[in-house]
Amino acid sequence: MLATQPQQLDLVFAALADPTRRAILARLAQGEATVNDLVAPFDLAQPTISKHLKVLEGAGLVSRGRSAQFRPVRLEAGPLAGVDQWIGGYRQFWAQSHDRLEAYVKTLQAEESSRDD
Amino acid sequence: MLATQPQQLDLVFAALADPTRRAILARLAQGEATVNDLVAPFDLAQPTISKHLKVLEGAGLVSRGRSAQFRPVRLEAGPLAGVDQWIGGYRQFWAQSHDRLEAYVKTLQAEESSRDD
DNA sequence: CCTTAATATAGCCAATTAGCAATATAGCTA
DNA sequence: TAGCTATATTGCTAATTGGCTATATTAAGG
Repeated sequence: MLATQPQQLDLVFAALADPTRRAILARLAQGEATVNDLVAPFDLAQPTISKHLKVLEGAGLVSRGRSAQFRPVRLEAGPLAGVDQWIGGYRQFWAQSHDRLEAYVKTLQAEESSRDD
Repeated sequence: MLATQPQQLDLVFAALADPTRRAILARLAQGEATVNDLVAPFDLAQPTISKHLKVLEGAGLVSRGRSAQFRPVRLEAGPLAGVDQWIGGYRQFWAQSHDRLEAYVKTLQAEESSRDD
């Protein structure tokens, strides 16, 4: 259950492929923000940011509120959990090489301590 | 150290955004494969797969060997570790809501057990 | 050598995308 | 109501992308 469907992963990965969008998420990790808050740190026009937000929203990575004429944006981490789960299937592949490295280091240490020079 | 640079993440996420490319990685998780091995399961032309492989290679997600006229492809999980690390910065956000869900469930159970109807 | 097999490259097309400026909409506030 | 502020929408462009067919390259094997 909860297994993110492939199509959702397409959207999420595509959304994460843009550095501006990742920066937006990083900003949102510190709390809700208005569109203008998000425009400020970038050298990009407001409509450009609005478009990025639409992409993020399409991927489920952010949601929008409504408060007067503001449309506060907040982070939705759910899809990231989906990515985490997907990537879990590959974790063994780098854990493995890490283990091998560790084993190798231990071998070196063993040699070291058994040497008498 | 080892902190994957943003530009690399661009390439990796972009590579992962395509379902065909993710399927290729899934296949490679079971071991090295030739280009033809990778063409077989898809209804796509060989040059199309070669192009996908180039994208994956550009992102560092696969590497190519050479054995006669074969160019065996193998999975390189390093960049996935980079993604895992990036995503780690957000892990608290879904762990948090999971905790809240758990707390809520406990509240329900507490109510349940204290009720006398 | 000539042929066949594996893969890469080139060139084309349609769709998508990141950016912009201009304009529209929506909701306060005076 | 008028005007100001926040945001969305529209319409444009240049670049990128996923797919194809056709062709080039590379290496074995007869």
